[in-house]
Amino acid sequence: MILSESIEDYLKAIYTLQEKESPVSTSALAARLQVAPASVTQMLKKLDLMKPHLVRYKKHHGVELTPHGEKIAVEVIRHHRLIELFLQQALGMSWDEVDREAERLEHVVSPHLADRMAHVLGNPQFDPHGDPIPQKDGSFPVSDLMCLLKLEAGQSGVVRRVRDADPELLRYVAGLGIVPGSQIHVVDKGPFDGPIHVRLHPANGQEQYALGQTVASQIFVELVAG
Amino acid sequence: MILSESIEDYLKAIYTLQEKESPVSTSALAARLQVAPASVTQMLKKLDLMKPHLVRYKKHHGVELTPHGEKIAVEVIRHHRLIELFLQQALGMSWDEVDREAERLEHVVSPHLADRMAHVLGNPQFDPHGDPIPQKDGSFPVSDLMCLLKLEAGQSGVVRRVRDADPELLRYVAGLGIVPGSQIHVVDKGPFDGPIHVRLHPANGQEQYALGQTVASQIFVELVAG
DNA sequence: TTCCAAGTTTAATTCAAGTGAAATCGGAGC
DNA sequence: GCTCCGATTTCACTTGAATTAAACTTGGAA
Repeated sequence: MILSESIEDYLKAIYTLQEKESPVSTSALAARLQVAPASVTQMLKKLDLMKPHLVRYKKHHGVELTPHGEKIAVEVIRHHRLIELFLQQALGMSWDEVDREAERLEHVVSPHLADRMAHVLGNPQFDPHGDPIPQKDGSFPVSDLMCLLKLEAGQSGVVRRVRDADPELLRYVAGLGIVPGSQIHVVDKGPFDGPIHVRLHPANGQEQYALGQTVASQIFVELVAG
Repeated sequence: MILSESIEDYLKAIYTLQEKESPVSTSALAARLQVAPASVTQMLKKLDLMKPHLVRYKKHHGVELTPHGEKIAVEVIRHHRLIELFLQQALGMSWDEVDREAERLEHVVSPHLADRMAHVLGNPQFDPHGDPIPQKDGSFPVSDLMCLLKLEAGQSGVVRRVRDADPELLRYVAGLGIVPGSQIHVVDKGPFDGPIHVRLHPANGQEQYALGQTVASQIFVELVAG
């Protein structure tokens, strides 16, 4: 069965939105995919009627993926993240440009090619942004990360994941030296959701940065003593 | 300017057919692209009217690519061949499966990614089938190959190129041990376009094969003494 | 019970590509 | 120059995917 790019994007969007609210509302999808709510309704009706049942859709009550739909969503995500990592590792592309490229490639890469990439990369568990790469059986590697926002003053962590919503933001934090693997120490936290003052470890010249909420919310760390 | 896959396929087809006859006829294109002649006429009119002038089309007199159209065709071909070689070299995919994969990837790979692949491969000149890979400036590496059909009995050559029109054929000749790099000796040639009897060198058990016209016409060699 | 934001329906539109059948062109041969 | 046939173009549609604006329901909070 061959699915259009658009359908794959809908399934992927439903999958990610499901983590926050399930079932997923029409308007949430419309906002995420940048289309009119009417377009979403049309597509959901279509998906619900497809030969292999991809979603469960009840009028006025949102959608959920069926196991089959979820399988496809996870496969697309797997392709996306493998491609990102591959472009970075094997082709030396930079951290912030791989997402755009992967967005187009994910829909045309065959499962076989994806497996070849995974093999060459040594069946990796995380992509360049630290996002978990689903395995071929659909399972996700587990990791116990904490959002930088949640750290208290005095705590330290190793950066494991930086969400890839905005390439600008990626370039900004990378410019500060914050990439997966770097160790961060929270020096201070402003009150009332104020900025978070962090220092990189090992400190290169005692540089200290004040990160806003938006930036800090995209960074996830593994806690370490220190 | 973003061109559809279909347009890129038309330009590529015109480019390759131009080597044989120029201007290229509507029916030749229709046959190559497996569409009705009427569809070709429609598309040619559209291409002739496009903002950047891609083709020169005169009713009832065929098409030719403009320099601009040729540039795009060559770029698509460059992508295709780089992808083929990359899939084989870097990902260990087999000789006969890379073409199908490249056919889809060629349209979504960015020029930058193509350059990265070329770099990693050491700016190669020929793809796995021996087809020349256009350089970034559009120039083709030159090589002085001879079609196996043209060899006389007693002559030898090193296989440099096997056209990739048909994966079945590729698998067949690869099964015989005929791949780029292998040395071939023409033992005998049947009269009246009969089969060509060849032996591989170094001969493994004196195996001798009779190749038909169709097969031999797809194989190109570099002459060697012997 | 009312009311309105969220969601759905309707009736289109747009765009890209393709088709069969009928009309037409142009060059080879008389 | 004329005729004719195959190649080509025109015409009028079809398909298919994706989208929309505007009018309409609906579910559930107050």
